[in-house]
Amino acid sequence: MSRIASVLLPMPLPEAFDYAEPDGMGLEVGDQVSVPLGPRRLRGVVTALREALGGNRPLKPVAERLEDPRLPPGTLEFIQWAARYAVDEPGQPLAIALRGARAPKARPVRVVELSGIAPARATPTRSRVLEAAIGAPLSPADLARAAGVSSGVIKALIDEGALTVRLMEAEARFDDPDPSCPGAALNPSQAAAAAALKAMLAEGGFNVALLDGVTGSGKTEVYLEAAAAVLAADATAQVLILLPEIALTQAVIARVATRFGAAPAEWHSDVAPPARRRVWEAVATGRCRIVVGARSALFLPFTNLALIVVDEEHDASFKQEEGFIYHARDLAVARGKIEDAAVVLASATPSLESFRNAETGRYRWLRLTTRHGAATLPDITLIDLRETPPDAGRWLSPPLVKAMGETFARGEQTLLFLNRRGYAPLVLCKACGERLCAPDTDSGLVEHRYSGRLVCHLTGFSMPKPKACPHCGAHDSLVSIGPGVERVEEEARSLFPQARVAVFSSDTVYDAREARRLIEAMADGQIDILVATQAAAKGHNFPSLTLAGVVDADLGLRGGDLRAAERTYQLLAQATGRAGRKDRPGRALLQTWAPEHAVMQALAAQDRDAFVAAEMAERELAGMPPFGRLAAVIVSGLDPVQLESFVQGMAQAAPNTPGVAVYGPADAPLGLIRGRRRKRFLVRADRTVDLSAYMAAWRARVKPPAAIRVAIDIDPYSFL
DNA sequence: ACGGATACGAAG
DNA sequence: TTCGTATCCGTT
Repeated sequence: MSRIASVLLPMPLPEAFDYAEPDGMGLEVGDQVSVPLGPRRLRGVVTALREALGGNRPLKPVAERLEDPRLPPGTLEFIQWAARYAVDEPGQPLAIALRGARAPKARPVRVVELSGIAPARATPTRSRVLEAAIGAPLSPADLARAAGVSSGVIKALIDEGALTVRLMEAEARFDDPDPSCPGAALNPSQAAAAAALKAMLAEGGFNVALLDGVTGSGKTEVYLEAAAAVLAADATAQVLILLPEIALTQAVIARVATRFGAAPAEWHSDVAPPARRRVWEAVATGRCRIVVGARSALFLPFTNLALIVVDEEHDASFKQEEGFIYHARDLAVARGKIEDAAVVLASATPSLESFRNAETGRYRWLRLTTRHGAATLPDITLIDLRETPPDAGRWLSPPLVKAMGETFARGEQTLLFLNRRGYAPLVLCKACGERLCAPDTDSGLVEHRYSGRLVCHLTGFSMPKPKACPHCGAHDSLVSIGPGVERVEEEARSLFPQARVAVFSSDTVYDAREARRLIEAMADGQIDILVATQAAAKGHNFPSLTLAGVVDADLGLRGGDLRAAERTYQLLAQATGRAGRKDRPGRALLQTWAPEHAVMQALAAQDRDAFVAAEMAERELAGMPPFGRLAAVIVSGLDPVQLESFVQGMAQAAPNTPGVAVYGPADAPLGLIRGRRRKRFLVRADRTVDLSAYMAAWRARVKPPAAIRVAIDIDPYSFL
C-alpha cells in the first residue's frame, strides 16, 4: 500500500497539493521535500500523509526528501492558524517560515589540518605552526595568526604535505545560555514583578502577562529573569524576544549576552542569508535557545518554545502592512497558545487592547512603578503655540529655544522630536498652486535637502528637485511648506552654531550599524542636539539627555483615524520618557496648538490612567476596538470602471450577519498609488463574531478579475 | 500571416 | 509564484 503526501508550497495556492510517496522514502509530517510543479521543482513541506485508496487520478511523485530539518508540529499548526486568521493562503505564512530554510548555506571554509607527515625540514617557526594546528581546524590565515607566522610558512607546509587542506561546512555555534550567571540587582518593584512572572511560569502552559512599567522602570531586567527561569527549568526550552525595530536589537542582544554569558541569535531582514540559514537550522534542531528578532522571527521553527516576550508591545511596527498582513503581538499570543508557552507583553504605554485584556483578567497585570535608580519622571510643560508662536518660517517657539539654550549651556543634551522625515513635507508652486506629487499617486512629494531630491514616502519614487514647476513651468516658484527633521536641524544649527547637531531618521540611518553608531555617539555625549523621528524615541538610554522637545505634538491628533489619540499618547510618553533618566531631572516641552485637548492635558498631568479611561469610554460607545473588531478590505485595480463595477458587486455579496456592519466602498484615503486606484471597505464586528470566517465567506462569494487585487486586513492599524 | 506583448488560469 | 497557452494587436 502506497501513501499520498499533502505538500504545502510557499506560494499563494489555495491548498496543499497531493503527491505520491515513492516506495521507501519514509516521509513524515513536517519533512521538507522537493516536488515537481508544472515544469519546476519546488521546496515544500509535508502537511499530511494518508494511505492511497486507489482509483484516484495519477499523482506525480515527490522528487526528493530534503535533508534539512523538519518543521516542528507547532510551527506547522501556527502557519495554518495564521493563514486562517489573516484570511490568506497558507502558502504565504509558509513562505515567511521557510525564508531561513531557503537561504543559501554559507560557503564551506578552507581549513588546514595536520597530515601526520613530518615536514622535510623542521624550523622553530614551522614547529610553532604544527603546535598551533593541534585542536580545532583553522583557516590558513587564522593558523598563521595563531602561530604568529606569515602565510608563506603555511603554504610551504601545505606544499610539503605536512598540512592538508580540506573544505569544511561552517559550523553554526550557538553557545548554550547560562541562566545561573548573576542577573542585575532588582529594585523591590522589579523583584515583585519578576517573582510574579516566575510563579506564572512555574504553573507551566499558556499564560499571558502584561508587564506594564513606565519608561526607565527596568522591564528588560524583569523579563530576562523570566527567561532565566524558563531556561533553567528545562534544558531544551527556547525563548523568543520580539522587538519592533531592528535598531533596538543590538542593545537587547548585548544585555542578553551579559545576562546569560552567550550571545543570542539575531533575526531580522538585515541578517545576511547564510547567517539566516544557520539560525534557522539551529532553531529547528534546538541548538539555538534564545532568539532576539523582529516580527518575522515569530515564524521560526522552534522545537520547544517556552517563552515569548513582545517588547514595546504597543508599537505599530509590529503590524505588517503588506504581503501577508498580520500583527505580530496578536500572533505571538496565538503562537504561545499553540506551543503551550508563556507570553510576556511589555510596554510603558500598553495598547488599549492589552489594557483591556489585563483589566478583564485575561492577562496577568504586572505593574512596575519605580523608575530605575534615582531618576524622576520629567516635568512636562505644554507650550501654547497660539501664545508664543515661532517666528515666520521657524518651527521652534521662543520658550523651547530658551530651554535648549539653558540645556546646552549646562553641557546637557536635547532631543528634538518630529515625526516627519526629510526637509519639508510639502512642496507647492507659488505661481500656480500645484502640490507636487509622484506620478500616478495622491500622496505629496517630500523635499529632502541632503539628497537634493523630492521623494514619495509611499511609493519610493524620487526625482531631483526641478528648477521650474512641472505643472506651469514657472521658474523658482517652488516653495517648501512645513517642517521635517532636516529643516529643524537647520534651524537648531543656526540658533546654536557651536552645538553639535545630528539627525536620526530612516534617511540618515539606513542600517543597523549606522543606527548603533549614532545611538552610541548620543549616549557618549558627542551630540548636543539630536533631531529625531520616532526611530529614536524608544528604548535607548541617554544619561545626559535632560530636555525633550516635541516640535509638533498635534501631528497624531489630526487625520481622524481610530488610534490617533492613542498613538500620540504613546509616542509622546516614549519621547518625553527619554529625558532625565539618571540622577539629573529632565523636562519635556510639547509645542501644541490645542493645549486643551484631553490627550495634551493627560500628558501634561502625567495621568496615563485618565487618558486611558477617557479613550476607552469613547471606544466602547462606538463599539470600536478593543470593544469590537475591525477588518479592512482594500480593492485596487488599474481600470477605474472595472474597479467600480467589481466593488459594487462585492458590496452586494457581503454576507448579512448579525453583529457585523459593512461600510463602503469608499475611495481609500490614498486613493491612487502607483497608478492603481484603491477602494476600501471597513467592517465592524462584535467581539463574539468570528471575523476571519466572515471575511473568508465574503471573499469566497466573489471572483476578482485578474487585474484586480483584494487585500484583507484584519484588525487594521493604518487608515491610509 | 507573423511576431510580440499581454492576459489568464493551471499547477497535484 | 511561474509557466504555457490563447488572444489581441500592429506590422509586413
